[in-house]
Amino acid sequence: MAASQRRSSGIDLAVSTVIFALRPEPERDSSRLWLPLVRRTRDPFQGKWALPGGWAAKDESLVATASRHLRDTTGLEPTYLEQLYAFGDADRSPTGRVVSVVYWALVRPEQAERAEETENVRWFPADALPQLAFDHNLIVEYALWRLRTKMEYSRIAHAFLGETFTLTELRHVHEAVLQKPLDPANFRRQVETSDAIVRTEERVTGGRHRPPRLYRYNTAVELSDNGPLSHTQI
Amino acid sequence: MAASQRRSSGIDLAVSTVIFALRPEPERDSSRLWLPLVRRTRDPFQGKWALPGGWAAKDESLVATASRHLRDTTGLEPTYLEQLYAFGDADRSPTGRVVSVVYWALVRPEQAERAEETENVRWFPADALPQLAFDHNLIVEYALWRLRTKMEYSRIAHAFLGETFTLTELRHVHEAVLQKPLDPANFRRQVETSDAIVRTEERVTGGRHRPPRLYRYNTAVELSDNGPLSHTQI
DNA sequence: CCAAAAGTGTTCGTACTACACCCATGC
DNA sequence: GCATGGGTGTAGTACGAACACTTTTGG
Repeated sequence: MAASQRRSSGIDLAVSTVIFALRPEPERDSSRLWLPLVRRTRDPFQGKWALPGGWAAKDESLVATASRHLRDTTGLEPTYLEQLYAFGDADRSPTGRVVSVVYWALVRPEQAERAEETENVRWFPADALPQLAFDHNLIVEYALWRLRTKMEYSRIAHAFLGETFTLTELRHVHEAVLQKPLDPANFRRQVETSDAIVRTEERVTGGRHRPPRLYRYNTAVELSDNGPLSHTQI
Repeated sequence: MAASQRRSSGIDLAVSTVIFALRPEPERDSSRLWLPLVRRTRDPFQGKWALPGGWAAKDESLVATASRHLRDTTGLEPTYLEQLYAFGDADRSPTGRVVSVVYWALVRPEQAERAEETENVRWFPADALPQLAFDHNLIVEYALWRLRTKMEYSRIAHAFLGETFTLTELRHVHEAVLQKPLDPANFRRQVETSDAIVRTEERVTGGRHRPPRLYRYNTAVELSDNGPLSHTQI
């Protein structure tokens, strides 16, 4: 502050988002994480796939920019959106200095299916990405780590599901993200004793076996804890 | 990206740091968290106290800028430095659009004592701050939350101490940060079974009672886990 | 009745808590 | 010896992992 009257100049501020959705794997009887990427139409990295994003806008908060880019490029509304990290190495873009504030988002599968793929927007499995532009491979890795870490102590798994869901569906979400099988009995008790969900009286009929009970989010509790920033506006 | 050729403009990028140190409280037989603030010498918020910081520099990574500002304004080297959050609301500065990437740092008490106070740099107790410039009160609150949360599952407490330390000193750090007393016996076992520290053969003599053993960091283990970003360079 | 998923019960091991107790030093 | 903090032992409790077992549906 004291050093100079000059403000920051020559630094471009970008906002990008890592968007996760779960897609059922028919053959493996489980789900898999997917994310949409955008093909770059100019240099640097022309033709390479990159995270959806764009430049920060002067009259808009960062999170609003992330939300808008998400809508523009994929047509999706996020059920969960959180800041991931600000990437600020001096050499992360070959053309000038770019600082990227990156968000990560979770969307529901219905939405993810509706999202049309175009020539320049395509969904990829999160564990089999091509080589991306810039440092975006590292960014996705970090977002995956945050998603898995947060899944274990938070209630964000619900963001992948609809209004109501069975405990088996919820368990499949955890299993897909954590990439390991979970004991159905213990999972049931853990999630039931936490006040994350409330049971409804509805059941899913028409299945081949005993009809499972449907559950619903407990909207009285926050989806995730971000300390004093819990109630930041979009 | 696809929308326009324009890059971000009219947005200034700042870097600030919340710097924590522990200072002994003589009368209460414990320690307390303090942090240095800088008095603003011009508008907006002239005369108000604010977090140390400044504009991002084009040829320097964000974390390097944070480190440099920390050195410049307080003369201190951090023993721990981590990104906190990028604050990007559109109206957080009354004069133009400013996005602040905020870091938080821990410094050792010897360093904090050496740091001279000047007319425009003063240390305050973290739990009794004046009204700060901008949204800096909120930022400090969030940094305190992160510090307390991370203290419980990480080994960052050591960053407040010197090369060697007794378990009582380490416990006092936890107690000061978490603001609650801890059982000495249980604390000892927890921290000993974790491989966070290694015992030396030295003891502190000259005290009034049984000479306690000195411990040392286990440098083979990371100070904190930041996932794939653990090894990001300063 | 049978298969398979939904849902319950039980046992075991680990880890944290509370607190009693012993140890070693300065005075 | 005595006060005091350093350090050890131990019983109680909570919680998750593993897995046997019962229930309820469609066929």
